[in-house]
Amino acid sequence: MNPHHTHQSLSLAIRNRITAGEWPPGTVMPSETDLAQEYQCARATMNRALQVLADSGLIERKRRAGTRVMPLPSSLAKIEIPIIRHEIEKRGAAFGHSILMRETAPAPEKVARQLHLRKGTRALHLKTLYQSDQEPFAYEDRWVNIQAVPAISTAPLDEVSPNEWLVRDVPYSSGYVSFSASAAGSEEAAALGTRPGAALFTVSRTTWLANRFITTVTLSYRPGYQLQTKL
Amino acid sequence: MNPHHTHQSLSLAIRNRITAGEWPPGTVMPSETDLAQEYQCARATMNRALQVLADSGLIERKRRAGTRVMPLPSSLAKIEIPIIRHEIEKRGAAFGHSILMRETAPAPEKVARQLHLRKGTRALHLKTLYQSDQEPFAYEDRWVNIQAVPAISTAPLDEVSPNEWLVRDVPYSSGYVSFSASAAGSEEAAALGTRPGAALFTVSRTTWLANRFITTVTLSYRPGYQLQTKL
DNA sequence: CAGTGGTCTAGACCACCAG
DNA sequence: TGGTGGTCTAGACCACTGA
Repeated sequence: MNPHHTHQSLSLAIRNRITAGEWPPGTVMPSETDLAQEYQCARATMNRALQVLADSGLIERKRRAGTRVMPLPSSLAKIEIPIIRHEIEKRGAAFGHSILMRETAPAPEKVARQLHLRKGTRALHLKTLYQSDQEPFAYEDRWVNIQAVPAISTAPLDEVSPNEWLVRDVPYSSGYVSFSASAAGSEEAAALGTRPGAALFTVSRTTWLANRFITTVTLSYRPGYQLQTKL
Repeated sequence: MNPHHTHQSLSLAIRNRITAGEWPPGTVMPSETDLAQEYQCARATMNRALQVLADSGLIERKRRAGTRVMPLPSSLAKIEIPIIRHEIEKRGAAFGHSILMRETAPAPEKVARQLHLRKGTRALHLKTLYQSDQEPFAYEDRWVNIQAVPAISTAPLDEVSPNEWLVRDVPYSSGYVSFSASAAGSEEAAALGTRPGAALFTVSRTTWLANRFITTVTLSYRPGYQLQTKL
């Protein structure tokens, strides 16, 4: 049999039949076996094609119950959170950063909770400004669990930004992320060259690696920043 | 051969070896064939396991060049943009909405460009307030391409919100999404019960289906709203 | 040009669960 | 309990691309 059907082309074909309304939302589609026969391909191939659609949230698959078109599709967006330096350099600008503050201090309760530290444990507190062509780009307020990453105490953070240093030293960590809008505080406003109260796009992350909580960070971008994606 | 190794378990095993530092960032990993032999599984199984890791951005695979651990992992977050009513009801609150404005008007240039309409073409302009337990939750400013969705002209949008009506009538559309922060205008501030200039989390979308542009919408959430995810 | 990943196939067994 | 999706296997061929 000629492999004229790739799982990609099958995926696309099925997707089109769904968007064309052939199987309305909530209805059950033909089984893998039937579809494979219709397209004259192996069931494994059709299986893979359907898995792609299931991953993208278009259909739902259950054993015995069959394949069902999702009744009310909620949009799934895949967002890539770039390393700031890459983001700036991609736009052809020069990247720079400056450490505005670096101290070891007892973690405030909120931070201690996020990093699973006992209240009052000392942690590294960093405030950093990221610049694009000398212009302020983003303001970062970060706490690092020294017990998990002792090496950061002696890291040359003036040369390698905290962001990148952590990515290099503790890659592949897991984390929580939240996106929100916040009003600029006086410090952020001064650093970003805007007025206090300005609307800033804010990304907060807490990351860990194998049960060791590494860092919690709040990143505020300069006014006008947008995070874009396709769905 | 006993299928003691599922592609999931293999995926996890390989991921752990990577995070443990066995193959540092940027280095080349053993080939599919070798890994399959090491784990005593079929190459197809190992292939699928590695594809999972490649999809999540942990490794990069190229023919002939082999499988390489990504040098500087940029975080990939999968975000689900929920239907507003579901989001509110999930929190146990009562959903409500009111149409603040509904008119047919020539599309402003910016809107016309996004919807690929000729300048001045008339389109449906809607402003809607979404409520959670009577409290304002989000403010929506939407333009709909009447040519693409003529039925919306007569839709009972007081009963079914524009958001949901479009999801039902034009499901499975594609789109661009962007996240940002914006200062509340006087209208939004009044609707959301906050002061003008307040920092609002804003989601803008433009969606289409098979070359027909459907709608462009800007959704501003009440102050304090967060969009969360795990990575 | 040789080695790598990408994919298809045919067959098999299993896990789940609605009827 | 039978039909459905989930998965593994062994083998094969192809596409790409670096040495």
